[in-house]
Amino acid sequence: MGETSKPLGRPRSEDARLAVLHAADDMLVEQGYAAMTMKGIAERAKVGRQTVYRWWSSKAEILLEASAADAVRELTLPPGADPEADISAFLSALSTFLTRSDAGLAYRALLGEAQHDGKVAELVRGGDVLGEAARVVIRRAGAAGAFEGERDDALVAELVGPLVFRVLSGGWDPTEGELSAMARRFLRR
Amino acid sequence: MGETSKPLGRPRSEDARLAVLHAADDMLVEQGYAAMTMKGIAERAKVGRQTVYRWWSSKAEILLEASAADAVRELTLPPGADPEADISAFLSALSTFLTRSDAGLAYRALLGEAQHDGKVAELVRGGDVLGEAARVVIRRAGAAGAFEGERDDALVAELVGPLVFRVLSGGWDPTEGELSAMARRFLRR
Amino acid sequence: MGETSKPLGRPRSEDARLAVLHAADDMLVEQGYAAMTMKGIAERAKVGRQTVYRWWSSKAEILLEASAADAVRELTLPPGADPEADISAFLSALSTFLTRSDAGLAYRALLGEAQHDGKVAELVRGGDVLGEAARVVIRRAGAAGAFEGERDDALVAELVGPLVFRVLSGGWDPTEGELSAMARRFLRR
Amino acid sequence: MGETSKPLGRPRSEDARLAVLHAADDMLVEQGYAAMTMKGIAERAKVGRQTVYRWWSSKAEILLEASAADAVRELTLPPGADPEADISAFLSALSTFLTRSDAGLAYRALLGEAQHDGKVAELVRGGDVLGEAARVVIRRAGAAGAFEGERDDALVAELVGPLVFRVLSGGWDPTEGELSAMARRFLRR
DNA sequence: GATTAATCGAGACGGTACGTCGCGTCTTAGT
DNA sequence: ACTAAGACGCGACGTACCGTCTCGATTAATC
Repeated sequence: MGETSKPLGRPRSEDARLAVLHAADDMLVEQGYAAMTMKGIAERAKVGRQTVYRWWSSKAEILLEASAADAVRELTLPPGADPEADISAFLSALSTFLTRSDAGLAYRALLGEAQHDGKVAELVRGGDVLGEAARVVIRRAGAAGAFEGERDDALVAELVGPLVFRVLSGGWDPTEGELSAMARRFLRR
Repeated sequence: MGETSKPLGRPRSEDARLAVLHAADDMLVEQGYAAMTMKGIAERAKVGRQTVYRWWSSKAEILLEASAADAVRELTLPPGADPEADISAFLSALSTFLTRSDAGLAYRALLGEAQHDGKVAELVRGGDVLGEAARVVIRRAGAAGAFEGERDDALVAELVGPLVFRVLSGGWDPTEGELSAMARRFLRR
Repeated sequence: MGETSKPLGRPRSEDARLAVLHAADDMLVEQGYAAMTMKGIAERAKVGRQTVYRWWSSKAEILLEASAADAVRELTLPPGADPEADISAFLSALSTFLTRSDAGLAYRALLGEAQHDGKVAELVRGGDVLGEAARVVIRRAGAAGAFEGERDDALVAELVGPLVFRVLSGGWDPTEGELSAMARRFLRR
Repeated sequence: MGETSKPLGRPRSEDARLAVLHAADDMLVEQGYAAMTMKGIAERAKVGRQTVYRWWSSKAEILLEASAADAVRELTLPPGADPEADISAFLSALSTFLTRSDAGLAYRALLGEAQHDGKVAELVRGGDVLGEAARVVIRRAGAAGAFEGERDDALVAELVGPLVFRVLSGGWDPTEGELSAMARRFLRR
């Protein structure tokens, strides 16, 4: 019935796939986004170049696949004691993610690349990890009663926009005090 | 004594300088940041490559010099009738800047590049056109009495962060209604 | 005892063999030797690549098998009225073979490749179609009395060398007059 | 008046030109024609790849430039005592050239490549070193009275064709006796 | 006016990544 | 055992841009 017949020929190598993802991740951390080339990834992963191009069309795609799962994990938190603690913990996790985590480094690199590459922009818009995570926290706070008439996207932007903007534009690394001030301000609306 | 003696040799050509800046601006708009190469800029400006490298060390520097003045002009507004109108007008100008202006395109490209290039990050931090413009507007509103104990940077981020985040991460183009809602929310704190 | 037991498993596909030979021949004529790749042959013959590699180790081998029979046929002539006519007819056939026939194109390509590939050189030395054909004609003329003390190879070279050299080194296409002059010179020795 | 103005920009580097020619020559001798790649030549010559492509469009062109002068030198002989000695010495030089000299290796590789590459065929036809050398010897013998009504090309082919054919098609290495027999046969016509 | 010195356009230089192509091998399922 | 299909590691292809380096020609200020 709905069965999909198996594709012909040699099946894709899972080993090669993982080797590429890990190589990309490592190179981003060790050498940075600009020095991370398709050729370099292939060589470090001990994989043919064609194998990389067969499955990914750019280093951005590789990076997204390599880091999306990590990003989700790092930004998914257990509910906090009260809304303020919950929001504050999320902002703290977000700050750590953006300034210290490997996946966050990938996120910033991708968001950066998206500003001058339409294809990357679509990729970023598609896998909106940061927005998804923020929505979860906002809903948890909203269940307590707030934010009746507001649109999700606007709330997400209110919550993460200030923090993200400061990190992106200045390499800012916020203190706990600043984060809880942000959380309080977000809830008092 | 304190006078700087005129340098020897042939003086720098203003024609060449302007030709390079215009070529960079045009190429950014027509072909995008990635396709805008040092070689291409030199050729389009009908200028030797060494001449470009002599005065700028990267395409980011050229772009900054080419667009900073425009950016300041586009984000400098006459005072509005009341604080809400003033803030709202600023957000509108900022939105137009980011989504439609050439200088805004350059700003986004530079902010993007800054995420994976430390030198560009410093350039962007140095010439903080967006922050400067926001501070002016915030001070105008603050003169009326608000924001006593808060740090400038935090206020700037509260004001522009949500808008910038939405534009950067999704190509969002806000409506007037959304902008004035943003302005009201910013003032009610 | 002396009987060879039938090999196990699926027998070799004659369809596949012929498809490969025809594909190679066609590609040589249509696209030339350089553009005739193992991959291309397999695809045009609608045959797996492994099937090609299983039975032939290089495109030279395929070409030899594809053209050797044709070459022999084109260079085997009925005896002429007299030695001069016989030799002249052979030279004419050889000229046509080298400059116009598909098999001759293959012969030239193989002889060319043999100059910088030892394996092809052995193949060419082994299946010496051109020498075999020349020897037949020389023996027919020799039966009438000439060439007592001379070695075969030397005579073959005297007969075909001048013609082959001119074709190989300049794409020369001889006239009937030139060919019969050659034949006369060969016999007068 | 007839003066040609000097070209603009940095002039071509003679060092780079010679490094490429020597690298090509060495690689041909050490590794053979097939293993001699444009990439390999550039690397061995310690020269950028673009520099090779800027001045030569194929390895055949490089090889021709690298070996043509040597070929002429090796095939240019002082007049012999009598026509037979002269011709015989030439055939001996030709044989050594084809079977043992580096330039001869290049000649055979080029003649081979010419059979399946039209562009190389033109190059070979253009710089007809072998024919030129043969013509000199033939004229010297002809001055003594022979070959009145015959065309140059035909005589060249009669002289060198048999030898070249045997070397090309079988890797033949002739003895002195065979060479002087060839010389005698050529003169008796 | 001649000299000096830094600029200018032009373009070759040694490098290196690009994305593609063919190599010969391998691993599937199917005949 | 053989078939077609197609992924695999490998490495050369020819191109583009990098940033540097020579060229001859200009353009002022200094001698």
